[in-house]
Amino acid sequence: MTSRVLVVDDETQIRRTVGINLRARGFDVDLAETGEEALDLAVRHRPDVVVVDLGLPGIGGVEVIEGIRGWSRVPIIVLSVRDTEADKVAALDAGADDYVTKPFGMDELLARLRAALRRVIPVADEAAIETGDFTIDLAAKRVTRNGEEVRLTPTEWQLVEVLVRNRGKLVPQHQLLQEVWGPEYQDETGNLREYIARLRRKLEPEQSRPRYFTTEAGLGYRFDAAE
Amino acid sequence: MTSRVLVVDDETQIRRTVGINLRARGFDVDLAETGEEALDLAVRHRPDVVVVDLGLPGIGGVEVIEGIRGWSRVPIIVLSVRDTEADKVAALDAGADDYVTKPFGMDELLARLRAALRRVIPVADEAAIETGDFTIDLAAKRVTRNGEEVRLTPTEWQLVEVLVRNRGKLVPQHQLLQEVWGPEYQDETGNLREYIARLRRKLEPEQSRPRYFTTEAGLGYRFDAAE
DNA sequence: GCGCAGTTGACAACCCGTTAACAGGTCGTT
DNA sequence: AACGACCTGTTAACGGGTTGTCAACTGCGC
Repeated sequence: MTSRVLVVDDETQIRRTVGINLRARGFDVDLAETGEEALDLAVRHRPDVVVVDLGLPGIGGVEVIEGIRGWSRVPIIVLSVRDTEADKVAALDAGADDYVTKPFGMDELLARLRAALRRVIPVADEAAIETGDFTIDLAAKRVTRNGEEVRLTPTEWQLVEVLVRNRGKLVPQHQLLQEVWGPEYQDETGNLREYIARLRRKLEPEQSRPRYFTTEAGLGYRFDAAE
Repeated sequence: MTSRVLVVDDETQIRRTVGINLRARGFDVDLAETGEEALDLAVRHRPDVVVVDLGLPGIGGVEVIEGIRGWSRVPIIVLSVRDTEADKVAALDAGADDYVTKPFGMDELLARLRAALRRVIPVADEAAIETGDFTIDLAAKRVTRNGEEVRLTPTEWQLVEVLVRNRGKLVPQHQLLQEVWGPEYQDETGNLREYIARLRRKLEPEQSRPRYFTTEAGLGYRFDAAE
């Protein structure tokens, strides 16, 4: 869940300062000194956001932006001493997402990093969970069995979600009751039994011997994807 | 294909200047003088990008950002005379995408607008979606059934857009209400039911048994292109 | 006024959550 | 080994909430 940042700057001082600050905030940081290095690292490490200085020797900052934009939409934040409109327009139109003028405050850079990251995070929704008999897609709220869709009611979904999010782990009854029905239903185990039964009717290949939604008597229930 | 920009500023001079310049560039422009007006226009007109001044009388700029972020991811660019890091961090963390300090150059603002718009466009330019019975072209805002065009009202379109953009995924009622009618309609499910019915009347081959716009009772609705 | 779009209220049909009752199984005790 | 307490799985039925639909109403532009 940590985000990877690629920082490109030829000034050792800035590279070090930014690197230290970002690492202290929990980011994974790649440092590059030249444009060539930056393009190479961008391809190999797939950063979640790129911070690039415009005034690089050799391959310039704009070329780095264009090089990355050729194959990736990763957010790019430009750092630069140049403060003219023409520079900003050129960098932004080359594909940069933001432009910060040096000298800059670390807090501002961090806030702009967060803003850039915020835009890409929601795209990351996890894949569906597959078992030998059915598939559960939590994001789409969809369960498929033998190619056919299985309908789950809202309560059934909540129960499945809690169990699947804790897959492999035993979930105590009181936790299931709490998370699905709320704090005041802590002892209403009848309801829980009923809904576990419904899930098994809809999903288990052999209802009499559950393989995926198993009972740990006296403790709780467990979902296992693998057989 | 023209983009709609909502400009919020209490200074008449700036509103006018920005408005004229944007219109000259082919944007559709809404102008708002206060935060209240801005929130209202944001809901009713659904801008593709918002430019907001921080120093508004009454509801402040940050509240406008938060108000919009409650239900929309539309890019927000802040304009402000305040140049301190704390202001920038506050605005960006409230959900703004960019922060430009006054006085600003029109070319820079335009470049930042283009950068903001560039990020949202890729969602829109997909090919048309085909089902066995009709075709939906989101970019052209056109639905065809048996070779004939089907006319949809503006509200019907918004509903179709949300469902089709999330095709295959279940969309909860409150999300549909929020994205189509705005944040204050969260419980007005009657309206939603009515419009789903209208879509089915216009598009479903068998109204009594919907194949494409399906209901998940208690959860929401889903659009599926394949059978 | 007329047509169109959007909104609202009412109601029957249906779906879902809840509850009760009971059968089967396990486990500890005697 | 017999018994009972306890937990679990299952069935059935009830009541309330949700949905689909019809109809009427409002507001707006021509």
